[in-house]
Amino acid sequence: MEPDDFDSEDKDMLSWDINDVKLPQNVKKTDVFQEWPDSYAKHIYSCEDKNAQRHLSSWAMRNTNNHNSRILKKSCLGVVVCGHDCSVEEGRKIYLRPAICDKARQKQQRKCCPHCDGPLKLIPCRGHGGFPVTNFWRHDGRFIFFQSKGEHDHPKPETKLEAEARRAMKKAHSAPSSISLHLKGSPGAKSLPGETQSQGSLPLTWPFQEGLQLPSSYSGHLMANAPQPKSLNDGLSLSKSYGLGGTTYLADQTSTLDPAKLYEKSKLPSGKTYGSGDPFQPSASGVYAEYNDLQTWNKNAALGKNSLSENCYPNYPFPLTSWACNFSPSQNASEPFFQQIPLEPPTTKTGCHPLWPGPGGSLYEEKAHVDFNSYMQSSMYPSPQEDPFLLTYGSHPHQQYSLPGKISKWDFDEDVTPVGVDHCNNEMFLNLCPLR
DNA sequence: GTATGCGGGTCGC
DNA sequence: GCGACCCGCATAC
Repeated sequence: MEPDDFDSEDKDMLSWDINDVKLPQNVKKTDVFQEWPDSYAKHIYSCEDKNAQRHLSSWAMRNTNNHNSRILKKSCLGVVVCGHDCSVEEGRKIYLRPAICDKARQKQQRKCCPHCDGPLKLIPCRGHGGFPVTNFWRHDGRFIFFQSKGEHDHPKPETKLEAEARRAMKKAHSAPSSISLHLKGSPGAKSLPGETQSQGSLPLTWPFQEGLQLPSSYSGHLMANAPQPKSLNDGLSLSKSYGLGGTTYLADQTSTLDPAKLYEKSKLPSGKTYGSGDPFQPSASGVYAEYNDLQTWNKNAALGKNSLSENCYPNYPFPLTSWACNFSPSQNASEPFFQQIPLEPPTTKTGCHPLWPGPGGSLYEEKAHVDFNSYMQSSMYPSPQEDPFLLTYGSHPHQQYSLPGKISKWDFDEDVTPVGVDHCNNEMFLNLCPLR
């Protein structure tokens, strides 16, 4: 749609700025919650939107004091990666979610890479003129206005839900007997389509990855037209109904994540379905090819700038299970953690959407911006059976960043201080090993 | 223990 | 003045 196609009222809906004294109130249609807002996006959510109420984002955003009680400001913490840039199978990388709490983050940085025991490094976000991308939230009238400034210049971290899942697994891990019981007895312990090999050899990874596959539950997309869950985890209940192929893989698997709680949550009333016309429906065609040519790794790919291409990666190397398609819209849980070497989307790479200038462009085109990008964020997820670690990784073209080794976009030796390396044990599961 | 929000305060531009 | 950021505190889960 061209800007000219908007009538003056529509333009009003697009030209506001979070700092405006008066924000539009004649909003005809509120946006569907965006889990991964990026690129100077602006959204108007209903004040009823629970995700918006909670100012959620799958990016690791911390509160920033802007001395303005009317506008909540948050800045991106970036992503935690392996200091050794290790890769698991097929170039997948580890992208952890930085702890939001300063204290917890410092603690987190003393941990080691779950895969190679190397040091963990925090890749700071500098997508906004060298500073972290900032998100602004403002409640006004019946709406919640959201504005993002900057383009994330780093991979997507695991989602909040995944991080929570890991914590849950840590607990579970500390009570192995409990886990084994659930593996045997819970519905989620059933063998799932297409997943066989790895689980047998690495039993513990199974529940773990299940946890990671937890739908980015609170993913707004999923919640779009459905009653909002009471909590982030409630979103789990939606994973099932959102599927295209009807697989209950994810929902069922979540049951083993946190034996006690998650299973129950997975059974929360759901039944929410989305109309076929829902633009946020996951795309079954969302597949991508593995890509190892680091030379062609570029910001575009790295940033995974939302483009239509994100929904379609025809050379996806893994057998796509239905779940892989089903939960793409939320970029759910299967996302970060281990991501794959970036792939140049098959279509013209748009650093940002056509109507949208890049960071270097005139920000004030921004005022007429409609964040179509966000509407194209759906992505695909790799098959879990590939590798017990693959859980999350690779999902998204958008996040097919890699830490390109020597030519890494992030110069670890520069200003990203390697965190101390505690001698971590050899447990293969991220923070499954009791983090010290 | 961690996430989140608030607000005082500092610092650099 | 503005924006980024540090810190402490309170609250919730």
